[in-house]
Formats: sequence, structure tokens, C-alpha cells
Amino acid sequence: MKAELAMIEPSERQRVLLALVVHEYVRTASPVGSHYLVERYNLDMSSATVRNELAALTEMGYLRQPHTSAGRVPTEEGYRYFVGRLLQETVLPDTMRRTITHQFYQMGNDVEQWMRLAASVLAHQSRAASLVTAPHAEKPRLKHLELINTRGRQVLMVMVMVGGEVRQRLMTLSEPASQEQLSAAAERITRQFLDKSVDAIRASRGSQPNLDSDVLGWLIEELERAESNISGEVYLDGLANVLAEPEFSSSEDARRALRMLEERSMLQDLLARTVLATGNVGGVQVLIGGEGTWNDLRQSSMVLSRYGVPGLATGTLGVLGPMRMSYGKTISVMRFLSSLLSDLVAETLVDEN
Amino acid sequence: MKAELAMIEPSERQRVLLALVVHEYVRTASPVGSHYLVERYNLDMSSATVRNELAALTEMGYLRQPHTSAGRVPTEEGYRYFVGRLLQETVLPDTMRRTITHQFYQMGNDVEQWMRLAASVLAHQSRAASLVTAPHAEKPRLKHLELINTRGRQVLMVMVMVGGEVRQRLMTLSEPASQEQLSAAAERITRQFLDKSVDAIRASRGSQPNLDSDVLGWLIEELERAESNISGEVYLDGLANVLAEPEFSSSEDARRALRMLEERSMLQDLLARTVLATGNVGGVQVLIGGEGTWNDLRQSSMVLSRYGVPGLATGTLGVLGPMRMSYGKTISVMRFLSSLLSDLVAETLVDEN
DNA sequence: AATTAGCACTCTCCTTGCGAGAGTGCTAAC
DNA sequence: GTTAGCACTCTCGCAAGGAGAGTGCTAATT
Repeated sequence: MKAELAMIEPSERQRVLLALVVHEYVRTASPVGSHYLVERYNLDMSSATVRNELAALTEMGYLRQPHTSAGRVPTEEGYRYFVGRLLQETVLPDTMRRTITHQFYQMGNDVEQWMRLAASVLAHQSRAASLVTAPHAEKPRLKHLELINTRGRQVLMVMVMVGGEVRQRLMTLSEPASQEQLSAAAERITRQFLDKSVDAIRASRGSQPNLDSDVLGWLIEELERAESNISGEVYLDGLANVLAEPEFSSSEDARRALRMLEERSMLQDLLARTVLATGNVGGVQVLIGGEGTWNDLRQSSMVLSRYGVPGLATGTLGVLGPMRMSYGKTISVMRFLSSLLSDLVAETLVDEN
Repeated sequence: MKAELAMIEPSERQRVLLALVVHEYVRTASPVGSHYLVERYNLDMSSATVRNELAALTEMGYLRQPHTSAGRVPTEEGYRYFVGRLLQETVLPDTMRRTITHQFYQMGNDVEQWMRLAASVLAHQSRAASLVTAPHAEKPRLKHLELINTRGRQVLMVMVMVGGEVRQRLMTLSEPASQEQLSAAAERITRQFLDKSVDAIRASRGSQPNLDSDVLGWLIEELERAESNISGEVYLDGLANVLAEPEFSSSEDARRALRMLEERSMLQDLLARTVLATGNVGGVQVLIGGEGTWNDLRQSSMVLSRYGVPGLATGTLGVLGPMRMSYGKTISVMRFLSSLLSDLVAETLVDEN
């Protein structure tokens, strides 16, 4: 967040007007004028009064004019104030909650499908680009190891983590082994390191038989990888939506925003410094205009939330759209999805052995 | 492919000019005129002669003018003729081949990484959007089954397919079972149905013990799913590239093209009707302007190729860009990647047990 | 002291007109 | 068959002008 000089607190009437300007601008994408506001909302004051108040709000930094003699447009600060103080939570209609819940339960227990569905719902409801990361443990712990002979000295290693993540990797043994030997080794190692993190495994690596030593090496390598990944697999949807917005219809900005989602390193950085930095699950965060940190998001806003069971497996929900985005709708959909996914994760993945 | 009335065959000189026009238009994105061509390529004829030939090519349907008194632009047919008859294969420089190959071998045996790398290389080299699908068997056969107790009656089923695909699914047993029982059942089933396709399994499903019956049910369900999927997982890259092209900078068209890649059903349809329809691996197919079938690709072209080992596991490489795309470069990169990936698949995934 | 009517002013946007430039097609000469 | 020359067409950029929207300010009103 950028260093802010304390902003002046608007009066009650100014707050109402600010909310109206934001609402109207989000709807129409064109600057809103005093006369228009009075007309459209049957305000109990004249356009001149509104004009005075808008001028004050402009002075305070919540609004700006694209040029002298145009209507007003919210500034970043304007959106921030709106989201932080003015936005009253709208609750998702009950029928919609039910429909969505139903869809999730129809998918069975397939995490991949949940992710796709979540991304799709987010993208549709917010009419923007969405982003969902699969549940992922910060400190992965081994739940089950399996070794499968494929050919000669090549072996497929399948690791299941506590929390349900599965990773696989094809590797080459230093000397051949039968499937029986492999299975025995896998069972041995599973028993020894059940529920252990990579540190524990690394520590107790001593003088194992040749085969076990090979396997442990890969296991550690793979767990390290899983641990260095800040998030689970990434699912995107609705990328085409952002191109429909007038502010992105041409211009460099759409490209930058898209690149942000495409490029894993940027995304990891973004997530690490926002949702993951704060521990809380279920809360919704809003980044407006890149918050001075992400240049590629200068024209955009992101709504982010974390779901899951902290300590076991958590994931992220995100929506990327123009700054002029329907925050109310987006936030309420995301809040709902976040709690729904948290429930699903808890129900199916929690380890109670 | 659309029904074509036989096109008139251009003369040798016309062919040269057509190639030059295509080349020049791809480079500059603006209509090319007779005078300019003579100047730039030191042609041994006057602009008037060129004008006559261009008029002839226009008459034949290979070129068109955006308006009277503008230069010429290739038509779809023009591109088609160019790609089919005029494009001489450029071979990728040796250093680049080596660099790319090196990168792939550095990834080890991780299919997921290969896919990402392939998508990234394709996107960068062609400066367009790329698409890679993971190796996938048309007729999946079981290689190994594993059952892992998670909690109560919940069981994680991990299936490894011949060819290396891995699928997992969380399911609920009709009555509880210990890990020992699960492992035994998994081994029993693996032994019985090793290398069998879903049909064989469905056929010999008889009076198994309760547990086995449950498991077989899911196994069949999951194999059916794998079989109904026409392709493996889809990896996209360079989506932001297409927005950089002038023809996509604004307008509906970029959105349509993006949607095509995003929407799995469209993509499956596209792949099913093109690369997968023809059996050959390694050949490169070019779709120009949607070929009358895909409306969303009206402004775009796709270059497609299939890689892998037919009958075992194959995947698809694709590039989506504006019709005014550098076909030569794209095709040569794709040809190289296709054979490289085929080698990798053959080396690591072929089953010789 | 706050509100409002009235008005001059500013700026965008759209249209119109016009000249420069690029490129063509045609004709007549080579 | 090729080319020089020329009239013609169309886009593009620029300037000028008018309509429209919206502002800020001042003076009158409540």
C-alpha cells in the first residue's frame, strides 16, 4: 500500500454523492455530471449544490475531471474509499447460492473440476477474468508414496501429500529393480516418513539401501519443489471478458494485465505479497490500480480471497478487471465461493487418521 | 475446407510477385503497392508491369484492394496458395535447435514442464498465442492402480495409464476397508486388468467381492472419462501476444479468438476435426481464416501439428495468430518441436515390458 | 450561512472542407 | 510484351466551426 497522507473525511452528503458517482461511472463508463445525477436520482438539491460538493470531493482527491468541463470520474482513492467505507455488502440471492452449491456437489470429489467450476462462476458473475489456485499446503507432508516400474530402470514416482495434492515424476534408477522391490521400498518409506515434512526426511537420511537412497533423493527434491511453489495449480477463465471492457478495448493495458495472469512468476509474487501475506481465510482483499507496486495493473483492480483450511491446504480466488469494476457483486460472489470451497476442502481433505 | 472452384494457376512471375506481396504485407501490415515493390526488391521491371500482374492476381482472387487506389493485400486464397505452393521450408538455425533441445533435456522427465516449455517456445518464436496438449491415448489402457485410504470410507484412487498419464479421484466406499485391504484389492485389480482397455474391463465385470466391485465401478467411470476426452491437458501461452497485432488491437475479433482457446468445448471440436482427423504425426496443418467453418477464427490463422507415438500417446501443438502471420517461421519451429516432443515421448513413455 | 438561478466559459466531439500523397487503370508509344 | 505518362480515386491529416455538455463563479434567495 502506498504511503498515504491522511485524506480528509468527506461529509455525509459528500459520501452519498461519491457513492452515486462511483456507481454511475461503473455502470456507464463515462464521466458523470452534476445535472445528470440530480435528474437520475431525483436528488433533493439543485445541480449547483451538487457541483459544489463534487468540487470539494475533487479537491479532497476522491474524484477527478478528465478535462475542464467534463463530468467527474473516481480516482483510485475514490474507489478505495468506496470499497472500504461506502460499499454495503450485498448478499447473493438465495436461489443463486443454491444453484452454485448444487453444481459443486454434482462434480463429486474431483478437485480439478471444482477449480474449473469456481473459475467459471467467478468469471461469469463478475464479467471479468478470474483466477483460482488449487488447494496447496505451505509445508507439504507425505501421505503416501508409490513407485511404478515403467521400463528398464525407469520408474514413475507418485506422491500423495497430506491434504490431497498428488505429484508424479518419472525418474531413472541407478540400478534395475523389480516391481516387487519397488513396492516394498515404497511401503517402507511411506511407513517411515508418513506425515513428515521435507526437513524431517532430509534430517533422517542416513545409510539406506541403494534403492531407498535413490528414491529418497527424488522424494526430497520433489517435496522441495512443492514447498517452493507458493500456490497450487492455477486455473484461469474469462480472459476474453476483460477485452470487452472499453478501457481495455485497445491499448497496451489489456496486454499488460493479461501478461500478469499468464506469467507464473509475476502471479506468484502478487499472491505472495497479498493474500498469502495475511493469514486470514475468507476475508476479501481489493487491490486498486496496482497499489503503486504492480505497474502492469495500473489500470486494473483485483479482488482476492483465500480459502481452505489453514495449515493443511489453502488456495486463492481472484478476479482481475478494470478499475471501474462492479466491486459489490464481485466481492459477494467471491465471499460465497470462498466459504463454499473452504467447506468442500474441509469435508473431503481433512486428515483425521 | 470450403468447396473451391478451381483457381486459375498464376504464371511464374505472378507467383514471385504474390510471394513478395505476402512477405511484405506480413512484415508491415499495410497494403503494398507496385512502385514500392519495384524499389524495395530492385525488380527488373517497371511499376506499370507489376501493376498489370497485380491486377491479374487480383482478378484471379489471390489479392484484393482495401479500396480503389490502395495497394494490394493477400486474400485468404492468396495466403493459402502461398503456404501450399510458394513457401519454401526454412530450417531452424542449428544453434537454436541445440538451445531448445538442451532446455528440454534439462527439464528431466517431467511432462508438465515439457508442455509449459513447448508452449513458451512456440509463443515466443511465433509471437502469437500457442497451445499444447499433453500426450494422451485414444484408447487408454490400465498400467497401475493404487488405492489410498484418506479418512473413514474415503479413498483416493490413483490410476496410471499406459503411456504415462496419471489420473486421480477421491471416492467413497460403500463399507469401510483398511489400507491393507485396499492395497490388496489394488494389486489384484492391477494384475487382472493390466494393459486392458475400458471395454475389456467392462466385459469381465462379474461377481467380485464388494470392495472390488466398488473400485471397478469407479475405474470404469474414470477410464470412460479419459477416453471421452479427445486430448490431454491443455497448456496455453502467449495469449497477450495476439493483442499486440494491429488487426487485433481493438475490435471484437481478438475476443473471439481468445474465447476459442479458452473454451474447452470449442477447442476439442477444432482439434477433433483437424489434426486428429488425419492420422499423421509430424505433419503441419494450416487453417486460414477459419476455413469457412469456425466463425470465431474468421480473422485468424492456426498452425497445427500432432506429435507423439500413434496408438500409444499423442498430443497437439498449435499456434493462433492473425491471418497476416509469419507462416514460414512458425511452421519450421513447430516442425522441429513436434519431432523433438515425439522423440521425448518415445524415449520415455514407450512401454516395452 | 447554505442554497440556487443564471451565465460566461471551456473543452470534446462531430462534421465539413481541402490539399497532399499514394496508388491505380488506361492509353499510347517503344 | 513492356513502359512512360497521366488522369483519376481514395485515404489521411489538419483546420475551422458549431453543437452539446458541464463547469465555476457571482449574485440573489431562503
